[in-house]
Amino acid sequence: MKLEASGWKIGSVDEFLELSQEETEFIELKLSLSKNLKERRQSLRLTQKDLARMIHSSQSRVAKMEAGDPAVSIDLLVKSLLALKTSKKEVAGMLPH
Amino acid sequence: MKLEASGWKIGSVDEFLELSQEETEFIELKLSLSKNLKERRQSLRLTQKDLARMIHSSQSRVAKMEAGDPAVSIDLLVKSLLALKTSKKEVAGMLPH
DNA sequence: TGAAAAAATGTCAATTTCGACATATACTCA
DNA sequence: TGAGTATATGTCGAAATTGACATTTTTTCA
Repeated sequence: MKLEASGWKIGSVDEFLELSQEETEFIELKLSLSKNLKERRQSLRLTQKDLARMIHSSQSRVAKMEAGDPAVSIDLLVKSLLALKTSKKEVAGMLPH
Repeated sequence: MKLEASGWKIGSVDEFLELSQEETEFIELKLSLSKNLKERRQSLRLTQKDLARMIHSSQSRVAKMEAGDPAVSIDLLVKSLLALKTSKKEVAGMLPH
């Protein structure tokens, strides 16, 4: 996976251009939630605008979520998944590794 | 569970003092992560200050995380759990319901 | 007991994330 | 093709979250 490719940066003094294991896992978790959110929305035949309305947000923010933009919180991803009635079991399946 | 008891507030016009299912699930998820983080830290015999160092944060913020303070993000909770080497399986077990 | 360590609580300026908007690019299908 | 729809990208001020700090309260244990 090419994390450097799309805007991910880490502020670490001791490890230049080197991500710690936690940082890598954290990013991978977010990307997994992003990917699953997009798949789930599409399988429900909803537009980004539809989902945006459901979570009281905007189409552009949904696009950023699905693009795995670093400036999107796990909180917003989880809220979106919950809005799409994602079950505990499905969320568990989204955890990387 | 008494959510109203400790600072949780919801901004909804149509539902006064009434939490939507997603909002309730979201809060319960955070509280579950909080509870598990505290248990995990204690079982590892770490102080809040120890954990704070590990995640480059402060003791007071760790205390707020563990207290289930609404003004703490899932992002920080997840980063903390990852710092404590929490496995995918364990995280899955933390999901409410 | 009581002093030291740990945890809880409150505050605040700085940083991050937010929704919103504008606009560009990519799809769909008549 | 091209018009309408969906998605992607960039920006911005507002709102939420942050680490840090001071202080109080609780727990530990000699």
